[in-house]
Amino acid sequence: MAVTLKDISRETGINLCSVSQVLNDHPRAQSLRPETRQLILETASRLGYSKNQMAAAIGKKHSNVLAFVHSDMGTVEYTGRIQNGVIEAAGERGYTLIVHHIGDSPEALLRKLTGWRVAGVIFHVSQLRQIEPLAELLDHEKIPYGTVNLSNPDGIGVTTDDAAGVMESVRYLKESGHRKIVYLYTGKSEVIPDIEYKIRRISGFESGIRKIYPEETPYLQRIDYSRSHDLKYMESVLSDLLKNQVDGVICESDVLASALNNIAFFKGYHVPEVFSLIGFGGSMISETTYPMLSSVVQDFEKMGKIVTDSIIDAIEKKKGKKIQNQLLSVSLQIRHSSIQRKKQS
Amino acid sequence: MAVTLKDISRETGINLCSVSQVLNDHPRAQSLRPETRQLILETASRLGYSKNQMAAAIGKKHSNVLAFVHSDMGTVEYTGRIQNGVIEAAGERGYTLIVHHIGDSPEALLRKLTGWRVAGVIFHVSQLRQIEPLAELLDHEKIPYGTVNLSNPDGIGVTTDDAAGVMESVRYLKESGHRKIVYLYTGKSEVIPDIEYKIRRISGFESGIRKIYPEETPYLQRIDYSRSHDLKYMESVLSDLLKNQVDGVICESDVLASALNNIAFFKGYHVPEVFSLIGFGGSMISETTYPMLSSVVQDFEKMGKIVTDSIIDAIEKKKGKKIQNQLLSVSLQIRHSSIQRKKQS
DNA sequence: CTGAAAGCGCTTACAG
DNA sequence: CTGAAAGCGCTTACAG
Repeated sequence: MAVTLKDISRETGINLCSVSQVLNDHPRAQSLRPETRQLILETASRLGYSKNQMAAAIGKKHSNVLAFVHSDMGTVEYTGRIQNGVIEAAGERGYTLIVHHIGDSPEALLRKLTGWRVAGVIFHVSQLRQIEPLAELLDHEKIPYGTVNLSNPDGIGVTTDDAAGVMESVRYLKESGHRKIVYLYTGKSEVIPDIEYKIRRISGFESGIRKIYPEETPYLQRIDYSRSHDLKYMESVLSDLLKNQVDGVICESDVLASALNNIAFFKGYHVPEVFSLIGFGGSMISETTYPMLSSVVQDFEKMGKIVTDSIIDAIEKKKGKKIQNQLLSVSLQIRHSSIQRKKQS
Repeated sequence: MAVTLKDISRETGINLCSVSQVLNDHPRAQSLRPETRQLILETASRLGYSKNQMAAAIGKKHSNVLAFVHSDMGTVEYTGRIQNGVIEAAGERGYTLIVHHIGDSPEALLRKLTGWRVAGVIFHVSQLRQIEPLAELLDHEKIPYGTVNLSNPDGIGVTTDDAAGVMESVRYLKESGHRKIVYLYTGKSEVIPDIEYKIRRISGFESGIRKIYPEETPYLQRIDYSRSHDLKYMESVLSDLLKNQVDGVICESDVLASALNNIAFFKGYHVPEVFSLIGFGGSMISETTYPMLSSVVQDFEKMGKIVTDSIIDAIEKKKGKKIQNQLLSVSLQIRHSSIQRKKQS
């Protein structure tokens, strides 16, 4: 059926293991005569040889497959972009990627992963505790793993520096003459959200205000996410903002910013005249609203690439690299939903 | 390291191949004493056995891996949703999924796929000719493949019935009192687009008009996509629409509908009062614009599931199933960007 | 009905 | 420096 090493060996009359070595660029292959190597390479390509990766994996007792495991969370746009980065990095270093949902029981998933003897796994979930049981099992099997857009204490993890992004937004608003700014986030109850990125963004806002508007106390407004399509509810949110003479709004996400933008429009107030609006993420939505949203853009592809590279380093035991959480900088992209305010005289 | 069949065999004192058979639920395992089977099952789970899929694949001479191959096209949202459907179907039937970009040369990609001895491949690309060279190679290797959101003549392919969706939109507009409707699509030049879904949607509009507005000739308007963020250009598109007294607009995509909605807002015209607007896709964007877009919604997950199931049927030679292109129905979801018009007296 | 054996396509440790 | 051999973890055809 498919052409094998044995076929090449028979065809060329060269020992099978020499063939293997040449095809794998093994150092020992250097000792063969150049023309022999040439012959092997040629007939391999002539015959359309492609190494059976599974046989190779079982022969060398470890595979080069990585797993990308994600939960159904947030935007599939972000998950997709992260995955694209992961694929790219994996491909560049000769690994293939299998993908799974984190739906199953940890044990079932672990079975699937170990069934393929995965060399490493990349997680995209919103809370560390979603992967905790699995992570323990992976540790036990000594399979390296990492998280993206979620930090992984003492492990491999890549996040964007969301706090800095929010702080930069605060600074930008200050510099463009805003006097009263608010941070909007979503959550189900009054209790502090336990999603990491929410916490990071909130704390970025709080320290931003303390630093840049030292005379103010941070003004945060929680939105009940389940009601963010509820007209009456959103109207009340809006009128609160107006009542408080807010002139700058930073939102936890582009979707939230878009919802606020819409309700304002609906009530006859136009962004950015009524207040400046800044979203978070740099998603497609930030470019399809009117006006286009200023937004803190995150490089999801890069996050994916970096965790993947770190995991592969760990697999290949590059000891030079220190395993630790990495923070990627974000950039505030100014579009049309925010403007310079006149200084009040 | 990892526990193997041999370990279980040693531990239980039972012949290795009996162990294999029991663990695989092979018919022959039925002939063993129940307590023997029980013992095997128990110690397997006690030892944390997970079958080495690669060894299994090379033993049985075919693998159960499927590949999802996509190009960087359109929204990553759609690609992601399709992939989710693919993963689900694959998982249910015991296949694992590897994913690749169709970036490389066809030969390089084929090498990667055959390297894993993939049993089948799912393509998500916008034009058949993007996969043509690869498809030929796959045919030659007798590896079944299918396309999603793109029909595959004489092969496995799943598309949504976009023509019907547009036609339904036309009918809906007629029934809600609209008199003059237009279809907006994007394209680079005057030449007919060669992207299948564009053609399907256009022809759906044309036949819809012929059937439902027999006195009218289909009014189509092409938008230069590269200029869809160009204010002046979009203004001219809008004023054309107004000049022609259009009261219903069907757009090729949600993104396009959103762009039109925005420019109208900018010029002081409000959808749906100025005209009804219908998008296509049912993407996240259709829910974040203001007003929320009526849209023809496509079930991307289902498309993914169906191709995957069909491919697996082909792999497993379920002959009952006929290989052919499948058409999924779509549904027009009415939201706030379209309204009932008063009958003119 | 059961068990011992050969084979899948590789890799690598081990003699010459 | 080279070659013949054993081994990886499975599956399955083949004798008893």
